[in-house]
Amino acid sequence: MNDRSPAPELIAPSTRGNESAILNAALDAFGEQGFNGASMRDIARGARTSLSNLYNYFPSKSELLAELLRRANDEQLARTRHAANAEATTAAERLRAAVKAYVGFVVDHQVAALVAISEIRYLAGKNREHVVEARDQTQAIFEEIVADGVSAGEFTTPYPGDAARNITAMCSAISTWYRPEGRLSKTQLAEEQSRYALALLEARP
Amino acid sequence: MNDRSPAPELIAPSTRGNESAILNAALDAFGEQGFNGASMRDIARGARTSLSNLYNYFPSKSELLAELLRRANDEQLARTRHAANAEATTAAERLRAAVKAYVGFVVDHQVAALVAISEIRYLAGKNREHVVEARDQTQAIFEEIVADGVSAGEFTTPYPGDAARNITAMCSAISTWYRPEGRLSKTQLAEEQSRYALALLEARP
DNA sequence: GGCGCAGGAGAACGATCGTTCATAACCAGA
DNA sequence: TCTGGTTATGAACGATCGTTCTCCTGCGCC
Repeated sequence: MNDRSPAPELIAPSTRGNESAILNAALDAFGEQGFNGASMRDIARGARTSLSNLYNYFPSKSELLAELLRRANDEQLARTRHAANAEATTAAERLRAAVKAYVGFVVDHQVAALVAISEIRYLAGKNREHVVEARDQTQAIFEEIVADGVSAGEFTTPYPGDAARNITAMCSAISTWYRPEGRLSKTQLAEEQSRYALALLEARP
Repeated sequence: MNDRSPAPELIAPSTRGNESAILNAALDAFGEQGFNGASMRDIARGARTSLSNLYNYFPSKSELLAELLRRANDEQLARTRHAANAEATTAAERLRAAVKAYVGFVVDHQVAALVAISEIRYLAGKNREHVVEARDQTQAIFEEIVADGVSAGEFTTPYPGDAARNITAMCSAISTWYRPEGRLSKTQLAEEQSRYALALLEARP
């Protein structure tokens, strides 16, 4: 596996017959047409099954979206957390690792990352809460690293929370423009983006 | 008028009876429910007129969205361009002015800024082209300032285009979280954001 | 062999969608 | 005062929506 090879699937083949096919079809449909623009019939067609069979797997269209967003945000949180917890001597190193992991998810699962930020507004109730919580926890990882770096004198940015929010905003936006055939490979993009993040924090050279 | 007072309306009262009321109702509806989630009946209700009367002003729902996005992007471009063209001795000063203008638009017309980035995907054909062109021109202003600053040795960032894209991404994302009652006033936020932009460019101190 | 259940299909339900139509009120200019 | 365009309305159209209902198939298990 190299820099340009496909990433592991976000939606792994499941024990239940068509579950992963339905989730992937829903991801494509929501990504192309938005939650309200995509119909259950579109999703059924994409999953090569019947409309009514969708309801043997998910009780409603909203729950289908919720399941997608749960998986996406949980995976992004897990990746970022793992990177942030790795051995590192400085806050700058931890930040670089966290940014690379975050960007790695966005590039590996671009459609999922895009749907996660643009369709979350159509979730409500408990489903929304869980997804928002995962997102906030991911955000908190960056805030904590930045705050640590400021305490240690590595970063001189005055408002760690604001700076961290700008970093995640920059990195999430990658899902809106990245093209695999572009100038930068996944690894190069992640590297470059971590440089912007450190620069934004006014890291001491 | 101070820092917390309301901004001039993006949709000014027009000569045609209900045009501005319809546009404002459409802006609210699209902002709250998205293009496909909002119905023409919702918009008519918001504008306190009848469903069929909407079609005396706009030939279709798509054209209504297009008109909104045209106005929003044109206004943001005009503000940014004006700021970038102002007298300034350094690229850093021009960048600060441009960021403040851009952020100023986002805060003054938060819903319009949010709709402009999240609903542009539902435009097609000529309508889409015009809006994309205005957006690209705004982007180009930042790219040019950054490139100038790099040439002059003010900024040391290696890829002006990428850096500029990160700057506009950060500033556009403000529309997704800003609350007027928050810690920062409009002017303070614009100031702070321009500092992040300069830091990101690795401006010489 | 018969039972039960998960997985699958087509048809249909009521609701809502964007749009159109016929028609009426209003109002400035001849 | 008549007139022609603008603004407005409620009713209706065909299409499509999410969801449900009924029924069928295949298959492991006592």
